[in-house]
Amino acid sequence: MNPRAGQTKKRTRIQAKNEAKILEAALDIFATFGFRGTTIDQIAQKAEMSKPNLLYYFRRKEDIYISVLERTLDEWLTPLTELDPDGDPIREIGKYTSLKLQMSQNDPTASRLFANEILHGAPMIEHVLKGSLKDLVDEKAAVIHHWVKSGKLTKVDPYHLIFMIWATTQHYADFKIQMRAILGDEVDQPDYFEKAGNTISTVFFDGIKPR
Amino acid sequence: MNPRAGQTKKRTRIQAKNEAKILEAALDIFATFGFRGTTIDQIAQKAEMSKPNLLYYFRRKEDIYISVLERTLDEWLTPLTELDPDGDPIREIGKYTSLKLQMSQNDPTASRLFANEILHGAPMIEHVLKGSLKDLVDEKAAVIHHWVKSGKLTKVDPYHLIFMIWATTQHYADFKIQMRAILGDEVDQPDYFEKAGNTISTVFFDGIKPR
DNA sequence: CGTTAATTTGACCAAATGGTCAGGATTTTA
DNA sequence: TAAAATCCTGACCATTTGGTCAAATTAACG
Repeated sequence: MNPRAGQTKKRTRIQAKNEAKILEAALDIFATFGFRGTTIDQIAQKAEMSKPNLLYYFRRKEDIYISVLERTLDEWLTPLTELDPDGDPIREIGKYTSLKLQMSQNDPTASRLFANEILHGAPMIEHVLKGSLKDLVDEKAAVIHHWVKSGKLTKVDPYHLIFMIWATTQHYADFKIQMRAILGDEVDQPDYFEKAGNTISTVFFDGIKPR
Repeated sequence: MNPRAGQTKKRTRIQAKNEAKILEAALDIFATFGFRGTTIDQIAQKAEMSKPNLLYYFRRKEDIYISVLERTLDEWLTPLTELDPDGDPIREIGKYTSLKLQMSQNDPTASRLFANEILHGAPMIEHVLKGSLKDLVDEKAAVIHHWVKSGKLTKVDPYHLIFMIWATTQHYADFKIQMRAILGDEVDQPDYFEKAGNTISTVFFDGIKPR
Protein backbone atom coordinates (compact mmCIF):
# COMPACT_ATOMS: atom_id res chain seq x y z
CA MET A 1 0.00 0.00 0.00
CA ASN A 2 1.37 3.39 -0.79
CA PRO A 3 0.85 6.51 1.28
CA ARG A 4 -0.52 8.78 -1.39
CA ALA A 5 -3.11 11.48 -1.11
CA GLY A 6 -6.63 10.67 -0.17
CA GLN A 7 -5.97 7.68 2.00
CA THR A 8 -6.69 7.63 5.67
CA LYS A 9 -4.36 5.00 7.06
CA LYS A 10 -2.06 6.10 9.82
CA ARG A 11 1.23 7.62 8.76
CA THR A 12 4.48 5.80 9.23
CA ARG A 13 7.56 7.27 10.84
CA ILE A 14 9.39 7.04 7.54
CA GLN A 15 6.46 8.59 5.75
CA ALA A 16 6.35 11.61 8.02
CA LYS A 17 10.09 12.09 7.77
CA ASN A 18 10.27 11.84 4.01
CA GLU A 19 7.22 13.95 3.32
CA ALA A 20 8.65 16.69 5.48
CA LYS A 21 11.98 16.40 3.72
CA ILE A 22 10.32 16.65 0.33
CA LEU A 23 8.18 19.62 1.21
CA GLU A 24 11.12 21.49 2.68
CA ALA A 25 13.21 20.90 -0.39
CA ALA A 26 10.31 21.72 -2.69
CA LEU A 27 9.59 25.06 -1.03
CA ASP A 28 13.08 26.23 -1.78
CA ILE A 29 13.12 25.06 -5.38
CA PHE A 30 9.61 26.21 -6.27
CA ALA A 31 10.26 29.63 -4.73
CA THR A 32 13.31 30.10 -6.89
CA PHE A 33 12.23 28.57 -10.19
CA GLY A 34 8.44 28.66 -10.13
CA PHE A 35 6.20 25.73 -10.89
CA ARG A 36 7.17 25.08 -14.48
CA GLY A 37 10.77 26.01 -13.91
CA THR A 38 11.12 23.31 -11.29
CA THR A 39 11.86 19.70 -12.16
CA ILE A 40 11.02 16.76 -9.98
CA ASP A 41 14.62 15.68 -10.23
CA GLN A 42 15.76 18.94 -8.66
CA ILE A 43 13.50 18.42 -5.69
CA ALA A 44 14.47 14.78 -5.39
CA GLN A 45 18.13 15.65 -5.39
CA LYS A 46 17.71 18.34 -2.76
CA ALA A 47 15.63 15.95 -0.65
CA GLU A 48 18.29 13.30 -1.11
CA MET A 49 16.13 10.62 -2.65
CA SER A 50 15.48 9.10 -6.04
CA LYS A 51 12.80 10.51 -8.28
CA PRO A 52 10.64 7.37 -8.24
CA ASN A 53 10.85 7.31 -4.50
CA LEU A 54 9.73 10.91 -4.29
CA LEU A 55 6.85 10.06 -6.60
CA TYR A 56 5.94 7.30 -4.22
CA TYR A 57 5.01 9.95 -1.68
CA PHE A 58 3.55 12.51 -4.06
CA ARG A 59 1.99 11.08 -7.17
CA ARG A 60 2.34 14.23 -9.21
CA LYS A 61 4.46 17.36 -9.30
CA GLU A 62 1.34 19.40 -8.86
CA ASP A 63 0.54 17.58 -5.62
CA ILE A 64 3.86 18.64 -4.13
CA TYR A 65 3.31 22.20 -5.24
CA ILE A 66 -0.16 22.42 -3.78
CA SER A 67 1.00 20.89 -0.51
CA VAL A 68 3.79 23.42 -0.23
CA LEU A 69 1.44 26.29 -0.99
CA GLU A 70 -1.19 25.22 1.51
CA ARG A 71 1.37 24.58 4.16
CA THR A 72 2.81 28.07 3.75
CA LEU A 73 -0.46 29.92 3.39
CA ASP A 74 -1.60 29.69 6.99
CA GLU A 75 1.70 30.90 8.30
CA TRP A 76 1.57 33.68 5.76
CA LEU A 77 -1.82 34.96 6.82
CA THR A 78 -1.37 34.70 10.57
CA PRO A 79 -0.01 38.21 11.18
CA LEU A 80 -3.07 39.87 9.68
CA THR A 81 -5.43 37.84 11.84
CA GLU A 82 -3.72 39.34 14.86
CA LEU A 83 -4.65 42.91 13.97
CA ASP A 84 -6.59 43.79 17.09
CA PRO A 85 -9.69 46.00 16.64
CA ASP A 86 -9.44 47.06 20.28
CA GLY A 87 -5.79 48.02 20.18
CA ASP A 88 -4.30 51.38 19.37
CA PRO A 89 -4.50 51.79 15.56
CA ILE A 90 -1.00 53.17 15.06
CA ARG A 91 0.49 50.55 17.33
CA GLU A 92 -1.47 47.74 15.67
CA ILE A 93 -0.53 48.72 12.15
CA GLY A 94 3.04 49.23 13.24
CA LYS A 95 3.13 45.76 14.76
CA TYR A 96 1.63 44.23 11.66
CA THR A 97 4.03 45.97 9.31
CA SER A 98 6.99 45.06 11.42
CA LEU A 99 5.88 41.43 11.62
CA LYS A 100 5.49 41.20 7.86
CA LEU A 101 8.90 42.73 7.34
CA GLN A 102 10.39 40.24 9.74
CA MET A 103 8.85 37.42 7.78
CA SER A 104 10.42 38.77 4.60
CA GLN A 105 13.71 38.66 6.41
CA ASN A 106 13.44 35.26 8.05
CA ASP A 107 11.53 33.35 5.42
CA PRO A 108 11.82 35.06 2.05
CA THR A 109 11.11 31.82 0.23
CA ALA A 110 7.48 31.86 1.34
CA SER A 111 7.00 35.34 -0.05
CA ARG A 112 8.68 34.43 -3.31
CA LEU A 113 6.60 31.32 -3.66
CA PHE A 114 3.39 33.35 -3.55
CA ALA A 115 4.76 36.11 -5.72
CA ASN A 116 5.51 33.52 -8.36
CA GLU A 117 2.13 31.91 -8.08
CA ILE A 118 0.29 35.21 -8.33
CA LEU A 119 2.43 36.56 -11.14
CA HIS A 120 1.56 33.48 -13.15
CA GLY A 121 -2.14 34.04 -12.61
CA ALA A 122 -2.60 32.14 -9.34
CA PRO A 123 -3.88 29.03 -11.12
CA MET A 124 -3.66 26.86 -8.01
CA ILE A 125 -4.78 29.18 -5.26
CA GLU A 126 -7.29 31.48 -6.86
CA HIS A 127 -10.05 29.90 -4.79
CA VAL A 128 -8.12 30.63 -1.61
CA LEU A 129 -7.60 34.24 -2.60
CA LYS A 130 -11.30 34.62 -3.32
CA GLY A 131 -12.20 32.67 -0.21
CA SER A 132 -10.41 32.84 3.10
CA LEU A 133 -8.02 35.59 2.04
CA LYS A 134 -10.81 37.86 0.83
CA ASP A 135 -12.83 37.18 3.97
CA LEU A 136 -9.92 37.99 6.23
CA VAL A 137 -9.03 41.16 4.34
CA ASP A 138 -12.65 42.30 4.27
CA GLU A 139 -12.83 41.84 8.01
CA LYS A 140 -9.63 43.74 8.73
CA ALA A 141 -10.45 46.46 6.22
CA ALA A 142 -13.63 47.05 8.19
CA VAL A 143 -11.56 47.42 11.33
CA ILE A 144 -9.32 49.98 9.68
CA HIS A 145 -12.35 51.73 8.23
CA HIS A 146 -13.72 52.05 11.72
CA TRP A 147 -10.45 53.53 12.95
CA VAL A 148 -10.56 56.09 10.17
CA LYS A 149 -14.18 56.96 10.89
CA SER A 150 -13.40 57.58 14.53
CA GLY A 151 -10.56 59.91 13.56
CA LYS A 152 -7.77 57.72 14.85
CA LEU A 153 -6.25 57.46 11.39
CA THR A 154 -5.86 59.81 8.46
CA LYS A 155 -8.55 59.34 5.86
CA VAL A 156 -7.21 56.50 3.70
CA ASP A 157 -8.80 53.62 1.85
CA PRO A 158 -8.33 50.54 4.07
CA TYR A 159 -7.81 48.09 1.21
CA HIS A 160 -5.19 50.18 -0.48
CA LEU A 161 -3.45 50.70 2.82
CA ILE A 162 -3.26 46.95 3.30
CA PHE A 163 -1.96 46.55 -0.24
CA MET A 164 0.71 49.16 0.46
CA ILE A 165 1.86 47.29 3.53
CA TRP A 166 2.03 44.02 1.66
CA ALA A 167 3.85 45.64 -1.23
CA THR A 168 6.53 47.38 0.79
CA THR A 169 7.27 44.52 3.17
CA GLN A 170 7.20 41.69 0.65
CA HIS A 171 9.37 43.72 -1.69
CA TYR A 172 12.22 43.06 0.73
CA ALA A 173 11.89 39.34 0.06
CA ASP A 174 10.90 39.27 -3.60
CA PHE A 175 13.29 41.92 -4.90
CA LYS A 176 16.23 41.40 -2.62
CA ILE A 177 18.43 40.57 -5.57
CA GLN A 178 17.74 43.95 -7.09
CA MET A 179 18.48 45.61 -3.78
CA ARG A 180 21.73 43.72 -3.50
CA ALA A 181 22.70 44.84 -6.98
CA ILE A 182 22.21 48.44 -5.93
CA LEU A 183 23.42 48.42 -2.33
CA GLY A 184 25.87 45.53 -2.31
CA ASP A 185 26.50 43.36 0.70
CA GLU A 186 24.85 45.89 2.96
CA VAL A 187 21.56 44.10 2.36
CA ASP A 188 22.92 41.06 4.18
CA GLN A 189 23.97 42.98 7.25
CA PRO A 190 21.86 42.52 10.37
CA ASP A 191 20.97 46.22 10.60
CA TYR A 192 19.69 46.43 7.04
CA PHE A 193 16.17 45.35 7.87
CA GLU A 194 16.21 47.62 10.87
CA LYS A 195 16.92 50.58 8.64
CA ALA A 196 14.20 49.42 6.27
CA GLY A 197 11.74 49.15 9.13
CA ASN A 198 12.58 52.62 10.36
CA THR A 199 12.09 54.16 6.95
CA ILE A 200 8.84 52.33 6.39
CA SER A 201 7.35 53.34 9.71
CA THR A 202 8.51 56.92 9.35
CA VAL A 203 6.88 57.20 5.94
CA PHE A 204 3.75 55.30 6.87
CA PHE A 205 3.16 57.17 10.10
CA ASP A 206 4.30 60.69 9.37
CA GLY A 207 4.85 60.92 5.63
CA ILE A 208 7.74 62.61 3.89
CA LYS A 209 6.30 66.11 4.10
CA PRO A 210 8.11 67.92 6.90
CA ARG A 211 5.90 69.52 9.48
CA MET B 1 21.38 35.00 -45.69
CA ASN B 2 19.46 35.15 -42.53
CA PRO B 3 18.91 38.22 -40.39
CA ARG B 4 20.17 36.85 -37.13
CA ALA B 5 22.00 38.64 -34.39
CA GLY B 6 25.45 39.99 -34.91
CA GLN B 7 25.22 40.87 -38.55
CA THR B 8 25.28 44.41 -39.81
CA LYS B 9 23.38 44.22 -43.10
CA LYS B 10 20.51 46.59 -43.50
CA ARG B 11 17.13 45.38 -42.28
CA THR B 12 14.38 44.42 -44.64
CA ARG B 13 10.82 45.68 -44.40
CA ILE B 14 9.61 42.17 -43.67
CA GLN B 15 12.34 41.71 -41.11
CA ALA B 16 11.37 44.82 -39.20
CA LYS B 17 7.72 43.90 -39.29
CA ASN B 18 8.19 40.32 -38.15
CA GLU B 19 10.73 41.10 -35.46
CA ALA B 20 8.38 43.66 -34.01
CA LYS B 21 5.53 41.19 -34.16
CA ILE B 22 7.61 38.55 -32.39
CA LEU B 23 8.82 40.86 -29.65
CA GLU B 24 5.34 42.16 -29.00
CA ALA B 25 3.96 38.65 -28.70
CA ALA B 26 6.92 37.51 -26.63
CA LEU B 27 6.55 40.32 -24.09
CA ASP B 28 3.06 39.19 -23.32
CA ILE B 29 3.87 35.51 -23.02
CA PHE B 30 7.11 35.92 -21.07
CA ALA B 31 5.43 38.31 -18.65
CA THR B 32 2.75 35.76 -17.88
CA PHE B 33 4.68 32.51 -17.87
CA GLY B 34 8.27 33.49 -17.20
CA PHE B 35 11.24 32.34 -19.23
CA ARG B 36 11.04 28.61 -18.61
CA GLY B 37 7.28 28.60 -18.58
CA THR B 38 7.14 30.01 -22.07
CA THR B 39 7.39 27.82 -25.16
CA ILE B 40 8.55 29.01 -28.55
CA ASP B 41 5.36 27.58 -29.99
CA GLN B 42 3.28 29.85 -27.79
CA ILE B 43 5.10 32.92 -29.01
CA ALA B 44 4.98 31.75 -32.61
CA GLN B 45 1.25 31.19 -32.40
CA LYS B 46 0.62 34.59 -30.87
CA ALA B 47 2.82 36.21 -33.49
CA GLU B 48 0.96 34.29 -36.19
CA MET B 49 3.91 32.49 -37.70
CA SER B 50 5.43 29.04 -37.73
CA LYS B 51 8.03 28.06 -35.16
CA PRO B 52 10.80 27.55 -37.71
CA ASN B 53 10.03 30.93 -39.18
CA LEU B 54 10.24 32.57 -35.80
CA LEU B 55 13.55 30.83 -35.24
CA TYR B 56 14.68 32.29 -38.52
CA TYR B 57 14.58 35.71 -36.89
CA PHE B 58 15.77 34.73 -33.44
CA ARG B 59 18.09 31.77 -33.31
CA ARG B 60 17.35 30.89 -29.71
CA LYS B 61 14.59 31.38 -27.17
CA GLU B 62 17.04 33.21 -24.99
CA ASP B 63 17.70 35.74 -27.74
CA ILE B 64 14.05 36.68 -27.87
CA TYR B 65 13.93 37.00 -24.12
CA ILE B 66 16.96 39.23 -23.92
CA SER B 67 15.67 41.41 -26.72
CA VAL B 68 12.36 41.86 -24.97
CA LEU B 69 14.07 42.69 -21.69
CA GLU B 70 16.42 45.24 -23.20
CA ARG B 71 13.68 46.84 -25.18
CA THR B 72 11.54 47.31 -22.08
CA LEU B 73 14.29 48.38 -19.71
CA ASP B 74 14.85 51.87 -21.09
CA GLU B 75 11.18 52.67 -21.02
CA TRP B 76 11.05 51.31 -17.51
CA LEU B 77 13.80 53.52 -16.17
CA THR B 78 12.81 56.75 -17.88
CA PRO B 79 10.56 58.15 -15.13
CA LEU B 80 13.33 58.08 -12.55
CA THR B 81 15.72 59.96 -14.83
CA GLU B 82 13.22 62.80 -14.88
CA LEU B 83 13.38 63.38 -11.14
CA ASP B 84 14.50 67.01 -11.18
CA PRO B 85 17.00 68.09 -8.48
CA ASP B 86 15.89 71.70 -8.91
CA GLY B 87 12.18 71.01 -8.63
CA ASP B 88 10.07 71.04 -5.51
CA PRO B 89 10.80 67.75 -3.67
CA ILE B 90 7.22 66.90 -2.79
CA ARG B 91 6.03 67.74 -6.28
CA GLU B 92 8.89 65.78 -7.90
CA ILE B 93 8.33 62.66 -5.83
CA GLY B 94 4.61 62.95 -6.38
CA LYS B 95 5.12 63.17 -10.12
CA TYR B 96 7.45 60.20 -10.11
CA THR B 97 5.12 58.04 -8.03
CA SER B 98 2.16 58.95 -10.15
CA LEU B 99 4.07 58.20 -13.34
CA LYS B 100 5.12 54.80 -12.07
CA LEU B 101 1.58 53.99 -11.05
CA GLN B 102 0.36 55.01 -14.47
CA MET B 103 2.85 52.64 -16.03
CA SER B 104 1.55 49.80 -13.88
CA GLN B 105 -1.89 50.63 -15.21
CA ASN B 106 -1.06 51.06 -18.88
CA ASP B 107 1.67 48.48 -19.31
CA PRO B 108 1.52 45.92 -16.53
CA THR B 109 3.30 43.35 -18.68
CA ALA B 110 6.56 45.25 -18.47
CA SER B 111 6.41 45.26 -14.70
CA ARG B 112 5.57 41.57 -14.56
CA LEU B 113 8.37 40.73 -16.94
CA PHE B 114 10.93 42.29 -14.60
CA ALA B 115 9.31 40.89 -11.50
CA ASN B 116 9.65 37.42 -12.97
CA GLU B 117 13.23 37.97 -14.00
CA ILE B 118 14.24 39.29 -10.60
CA LEU B 119 12.33 36.64 -8.66
CA HIS B 120 14.24 34.01 -10.58
CA GLY B 121 17.55 35.57 -9.67
CA ALA B 122 17.90 38.04 -12.55
CA PRO B 123 20.17 35.70 -14.51
CA MET B 124 19.97 37.76 -17.68
CA ILE B 125 20.03 41.32 -16.43
CA GLU B 126 22.15 41.23 -13.31
CA HIS B 127 24.80 43.26 -15.07
CA VAL B 128 22.26 45.95 -15.93
CA LEU B 129 21.06 46.11 -12.33
CA LYS B 130 24.62 46.48 -11.11
CA GLY B 131 25.43 48.89 -13.91
CA SER B 132 23.14 51.53 -15.28
CA LEU B 133 20.37 50.90 -12.76
CA LYS B 134 22.68 51.23 -9.78
CA ASP B 135 24.26 54.37 -11.24
CA LEU B 136 20.90 55.97 -11.83
CA VAL B 137 19.60 55.09 -8.38
CA ASP B 138 22.79 56.29 -6.71
CA GLU B 139 22.44 59.59 -8.51
CA LYS B 140 18.82 60.11 -7.57
CA ALA B 141 19.35 58.90 -4.02
CA ALA B 142 21.91 61.67 -3.70
CA VAL B 143 19.32 64.17 -4.88
CA ILE B 144 16.84 62.95 -2.29
CA HIS B 145 19.54 62.95 0.35
CA HIS B 146 20.20 66.58 -0.45
CA TRP B 147 16.52 67.38 -0.10
CA VAL B 148 16.45 65.73 3.29
CA LYS B 149 19.57 67.57 4.41
CA SER B 150 18.06 70.90 3.48
CA GLY B 151 14.95 70.11 5.50
CA LYS B 152 12.59 69.87 2.57
CA LEU B 153 11.79 66.26 3.38
CA THR B 154 11.33 64.27 6.55
CA LYS B 155 14.45 62.38 7.54
CA VAL B 156 14.22 59.14 5.55
CA ASP B 157 16.75 56.89 3.89
CA PRO B 158 16.69 57.78 0.17
CA TYR B 159 17.27 54.25 -1.07
CA HIS B 160 14.53 52.75 1.03
CA LEU B 161 12.19 55.52 -0.04
CA ILE B 162 12.84 54.66 -3.67
CA PHE B 163 12.29 50.99 -2.91
CA MET B 164 8.99 51.85 -1.24
CA ILE B 165 7.84 53.75 -4.29
CA TRP B 166 8.78 50.90 -6.58
CA ALA B 167 7.13 48.37 -4.33
CA THR B 168 3.81 50.15 -3.97
CA THR B 169 3.40 51.18 -7.58
CA GLN B 170 4.57 47.97 -9.19
CA HIS B 171 2.39 45.97 -6.84
CA TYR B 172 -0.57 47.27 -8.81
CA ALA B 173 0.75 45.52 -11.90
CA ASP B 174 2.32 42.41 -10.41
CA PHE B 175 -0.40 41.50 -7.92
CA LYS B 176 -3.46 42.71 -9.74
CA ILE B 177 -4.89 39.20 -9.74
CA GLN B 178 -4.77 39.10 -5.98
CA MET B 179 -6.43 42.49 -5.83
CA ARG B 180 -9.13 41.34 -8.20
CA ALA B 181 -9.76 38.28 -6.04
CA ILE B 182 -10.33 40.57 -3.07
CA LEU B 183 -12.06 43.55 -4.64
CA GLY B 184 -13.71 42.01 -7.70
CA ASP B 185 -14.29 43.89 -10.92
CA GLU B 186 -13.71 47.18 -9.18
CA VAL B 187 -10.04 46.84 -10.04
CA ASP B 188 -10.88 47.15 -13.72
CA GLN B 189 -12.89 50.36 -13.32
CA PRO B 190 -11.25 53.53 -14.55
CA ASP B 191 -11.34 55.19 -11.12
CA TYR B 192 -9.58 52.33 -9.38
CA PHE B 193 -6.09 53.59 -10.08
CA GLU B 194 -7.18 57.06 -9.16
CA LYS B 195 -8.20 55.82 -5.73
CA ALA B 196 -4.94 53.94 -5.44
CA GLY B 197 -3.00 57.07 -6.36
CA ASN B 198 -4.85 59.12 -3.79
CA THR B 199 -4.18 56.64 -1.02
CA ILE B 200 -0.54 56.32 -1.95
CA SER B 201 0.09 60.05 -2.02
CA THR B 202 -1.83 60.62 1.20
CA VAL B 203 0.23 58.00 3.00
CA PHE B 204 3.54 58.99 1.43
CA PHE B 205 3.11 62.69 2.01
CA ASP B 206 1.27 62.91 5.30
CA GLY B 207 1.31 59.45 6.84
CA ILE B 208 -1.57 57.71 8.55
CA LYS B 209 -1.10 59.42 11.88
CA PRO B 210 -3.74 62.12 12.17
CA ARG B 211 -2.48 65.61 12.99
C1' DC C 1 11.76 -16.17 12.84
C1' DG C 2 8.89 -15.74 9.06
C1' DT C 3 5.21 -13.42 6.91
C1' DT C 4 3.25 -9.27 5.48
C1' DA C 5 3.37 -4.51 4.45
C1' DA C 6 6.01 -0.52 3.37
C1' DT C 7 9.87 1.47 0.96
C1' DT C 8 13.24 2.03 -2.68
C1' DT C 9 15.24 1.55 -7.18
C1' DG C 10 16.69 0.87 -12.14
C1' DA C 11 14.82 0.57 -16.34
C1' DC C 12 11.64 2.35 -19.13
C1' DC C 13 7.90 5.14 -21.73
C1' DA C 14 5.42 8.95 -23.96
C1' DA C 15 4.88 13.67 -24.51
C1' DA C 16 6.71 18.18 -24.78
C1' DT C 17 10.00 21.11 -26.38
C1' DG C 18 14.23 23.58 -28.23
C1' DG C 19 16.32 23.57 -32.24
C1' DT C 20 17.99 21.96 -37.30
C1' DC C 21 17.76 21.45 -42.23
C1' DA C 22 16.86 20.81 -47.07
C1' DG C 23 14.26 22.67 -50.19
C1' DG C 24 10.26 25.41 -51.95
C1' DA C 25 7.97 30.06 -52.32
C1' DT C 26 8.35 34.85 -52.57
C1' DT C 27 10.48 39.22 -52.88
C1' DT C 28 14.29 42.19 -54.32
C1' DT C 29 17.35 43.83 -57.46
C1' DA C 30 20.32 44.14 -61.43
C1' DT D 1 12.51 39.25 -66.53
C1' DA D 2 15.83 36.39 -64.60
C1' DA D 3 19.20 35.73 -61.17
C1' DA D 4 20.04 36.40 -56.36
C1' DA D 5 18.71 37.08 -51.93
C1' DT D 6 15.36 36.60 -48.58
C1' DC D 7 11.63 34.32 -46.43
C1' DC D 8 8.94 30.33 -45.06
C1' DT D 9 7.67 25.44 -44.19
C1' DG D 10 7.19 20.40 -43.20
C1' DA D 11 9.67 16.90 -41.59
C1' DC D 12 12.78 15.63 -38.43
C1' DC D 13 16.07 15.03 -34.31
C1' DA D 14 17.89 15.00 -29.50
C1' DT D 15 17.07 16.12 -24.97
C1' DT D 16 14.41 16.94 -21.09
C1' DT D 17 11.02 15.70 -18.17
C1' DG D 18 6.72 13.94 -15.87
C1' DG D 19 5.36 9.72 -14.72
C1' DT D 20 4.99 4.16 -14.56
C1' DC D 21 6.18 -0.48 -13.14
C1' DA D 22 7.99 -4.81 -11.81
C1' DA D 23 11.01 -6.39 -8.86
C1' DA D 24 14.29 -5.98 -5.01
C1' DT D 25 15.12 -4.35 -0.38
C1' DT D 26 13.96 -3.08 4.15
C1' DA D 27 11.02 -2.49 8.16
C1' DA D 28 7.07 -4.02 11.09
C1' DC D 29 4.83 -7.29 13.57
C1' DG D 30 2.59 -11.54 15.29
